[in-house]
Amino acid sequence: MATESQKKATVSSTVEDYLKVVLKIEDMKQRASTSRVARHLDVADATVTDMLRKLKKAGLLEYKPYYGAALTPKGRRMAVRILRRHRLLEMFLHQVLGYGWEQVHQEAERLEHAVSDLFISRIDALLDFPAQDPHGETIPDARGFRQVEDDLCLAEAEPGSYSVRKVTNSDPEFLAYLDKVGLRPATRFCLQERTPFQGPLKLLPQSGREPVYLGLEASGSIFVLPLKDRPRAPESDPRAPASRMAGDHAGRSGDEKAG
Amino acid sequence: MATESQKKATVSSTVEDYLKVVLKIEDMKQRASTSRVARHLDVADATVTDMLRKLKKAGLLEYKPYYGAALTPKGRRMAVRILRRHRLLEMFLHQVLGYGWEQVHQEAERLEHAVSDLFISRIDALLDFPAQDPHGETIPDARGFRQVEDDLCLAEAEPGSYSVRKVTNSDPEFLAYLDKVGLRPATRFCLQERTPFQGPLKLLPQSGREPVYLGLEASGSIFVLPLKDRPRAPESDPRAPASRMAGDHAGRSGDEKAG
DNA sequence: GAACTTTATTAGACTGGTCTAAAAATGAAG
DNA sequence: CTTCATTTTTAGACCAGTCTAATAAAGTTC
Ligand SMILES: [Mn+2]
Ligand SMILES: [Mn+2]
Ligand SMILES: [Mn+2]
Ligand SMILES: [Mn+2]
Repeated sequence: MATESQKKATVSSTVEDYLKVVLKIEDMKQRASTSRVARHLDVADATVTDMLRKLKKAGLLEYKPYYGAALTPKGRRMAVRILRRHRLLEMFLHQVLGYGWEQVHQEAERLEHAVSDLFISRIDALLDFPAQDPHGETIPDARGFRQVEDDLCLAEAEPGSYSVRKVTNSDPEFLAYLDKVGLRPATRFCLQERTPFQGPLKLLPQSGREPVYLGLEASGSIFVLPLKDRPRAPESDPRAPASRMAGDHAGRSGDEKAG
Repeated sequence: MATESQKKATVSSTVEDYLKVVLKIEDMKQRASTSRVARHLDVADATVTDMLRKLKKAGLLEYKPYYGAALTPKGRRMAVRILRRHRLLEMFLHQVLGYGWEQVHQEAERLEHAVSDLFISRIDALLDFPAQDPHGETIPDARGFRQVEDDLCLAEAEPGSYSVRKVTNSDPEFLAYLDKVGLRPATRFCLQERTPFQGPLKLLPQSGREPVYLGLEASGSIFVLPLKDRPRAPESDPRAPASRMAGDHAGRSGDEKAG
């Protein structure tokens, strides 16, 4: 066993979705507990317990009973791969097939498991290697590197000028609404005021239309980029303005114990 | 139960593949026997017996033990739908993503189950409603109608001038070979002679290169269109030159008993 | 039509993914 | 530290899809 050739290790689409959910939870700096994973996947807790044990046995994550799971480098690699596929597919559906940004997620959720690597590399090239998906989320590159930006959540933003960076919510209704009021990624707006006692936010989208009132709940899934006050070039999307490489490509060994 | 609204009747990708295989066998005017279906799907005979019973119960096919299966109108409708998806996807992969004609089948075999109706209608429009797939097979239209042409199999053709109409073989090696010697759909060639005692066929592709010798086995998957001898416009593909509508859209009732 | 071959069905088992209901561990509060 | 509520695991079941081995029906040959 000298050159330990990396074997295919094909997993089911179910497993891919579990890994992706654990990654998502970890990205939110939360503990990947049984119930949290179950909620994200809409399955029973007992189902998750079973699956986490299986995934642990497969070396895709650490799992401590009554505590939760954490991806291993191998598991993270797989999860990031699916994330990349998902987001590239969303971009493809949006740009090439003319899907609305509220339609892309559902379709990508299935296709991410079905397309080949060739398909992915072809659409990547066709789209000219996009850095973001239609919701403003960063697309991991082919090697699994992820741009990580310090997100400013609109729910915590002070009054001022912003541009929409990303929207982390895939509810079609909600996205269609944002679209209608003019809050798409890369659009600008003014946060005029935060009404007291957890009240709604008053926004003025760039398009100068009516002011928009947004509940705290909703604003929690909108992430923004503060603008250096004086408004400049209109409409160009904000590629990589404040970001660095993440160290989670998980190269050779695995030193991410529970600790 | 007045207006009996047609319900979704979602089936698994496994079921879709079974239906497609039965359709294919019926199209070849053969009896869809247990073992034949099993061979096409590469599963054990016993597995097919089980499944055919299930599909019968679901109203998708007739099944007589020790005899075989025959699609019901409902089953045929579903099978044709998948066939359409498969072929449209192949065309899309070929035309938009630059896949070779020997690469498209495998990918389409998975995607046909995963894409939405919206995806299909978008690529249909993007491709300008193609009538054939990259192998020259007819693509059923959105209503499930199929162009049926009287096929002339190269294995039974007399010496003369022909153009390649379709190739009913998805072995990548074989297709790559045909490509190399210049035998793609819509290309022309001369069948110079049939060597006796089931010997190979001697062909002269239009490109005027070397003569090609083709075994009977191989020529059995190539279907051709006889040319009215005098060569005309070069290269244009032969859309619907001798065809009529098939009556297998299976409209209202089902009168296709075993008989 | 008896014997043999081929084809098909039955029987029984397994895997992956899921569920519900019951039991156990954990954590919060008194 | 005991009690109660919450979270998690265990136990037992189910369904879809598959397999192998054994049996039975159909077809073929003399
Ligand atoms: Mn998405
Ligand atoms: Mn998915
Ligand atoms: Mn094909
Ligand atoms: Mn298929």
